[in-house]
Amino acid sequence: MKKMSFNEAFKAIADPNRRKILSLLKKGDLTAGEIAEHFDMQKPSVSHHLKILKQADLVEDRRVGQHIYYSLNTTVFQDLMSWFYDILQKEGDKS
Amino acid sequence: MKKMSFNEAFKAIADPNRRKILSLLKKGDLTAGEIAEHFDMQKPSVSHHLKILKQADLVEDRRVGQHIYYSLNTTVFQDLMSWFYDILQKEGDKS
DNA sequence: AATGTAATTAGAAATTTATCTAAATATCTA
DNA sequence: TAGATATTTAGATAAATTTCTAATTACATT
Repeated sequence: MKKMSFNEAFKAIADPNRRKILSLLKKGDLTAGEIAEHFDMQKPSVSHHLKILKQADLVEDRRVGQHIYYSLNTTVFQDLMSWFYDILQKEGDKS
Repeated sequence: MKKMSFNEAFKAIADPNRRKILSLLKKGDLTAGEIAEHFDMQKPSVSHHLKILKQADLVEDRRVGQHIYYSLNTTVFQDLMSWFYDILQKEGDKS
């Protein structure tokens, strides 16, 4: 079931707001609230985007008291990169 | 206007049918009809996907008689890869 | 010029996605 | 336990996306 999130991940990074969230998290873990501060959207909308990133295994969350911290999960990024490598390779056999 | 297609490209590759088209083209140029043969969709739907890939600068087309040949344009893939590199880098300053 | 083949464009229907407000849940603190 | 803060869930709406059929455009052949 690992490859399941492959398509989900591509869908997830298709949204510029979600890519921005990932860029923010690259610099360090943030709470949902801190993430929301960087956007004009309402918090529930940000929460929705975080959920999609989580389902795609691109981020992880952990509760610390009242806060929920989000962090990057880089493992799936590797899979996505592989797809690009395959495309750019001169010869290859991945269909 | 180069960065314009950045977001379009991410949107374009979010669709599994379009990723399949790109994978097919990796092995060599194909006509719209040949591409369509690999799918259950009707031709106009394939044509629609090709248009989106073209607008994202991921493919190029050229007419040869009745046929329109599609080919990969790898330059934008490099840009997309860069985004992944930035995310995976331990330290970086791209916001 | 008439017909056939390749492909796109147009327009409609169904599905998915993004966003909002209101309500609910979880946790902390007094 | 009551109230405050952080976050998510629910439900609605608007916008975007995917796919279809029908019509159109472009080129080739007879």
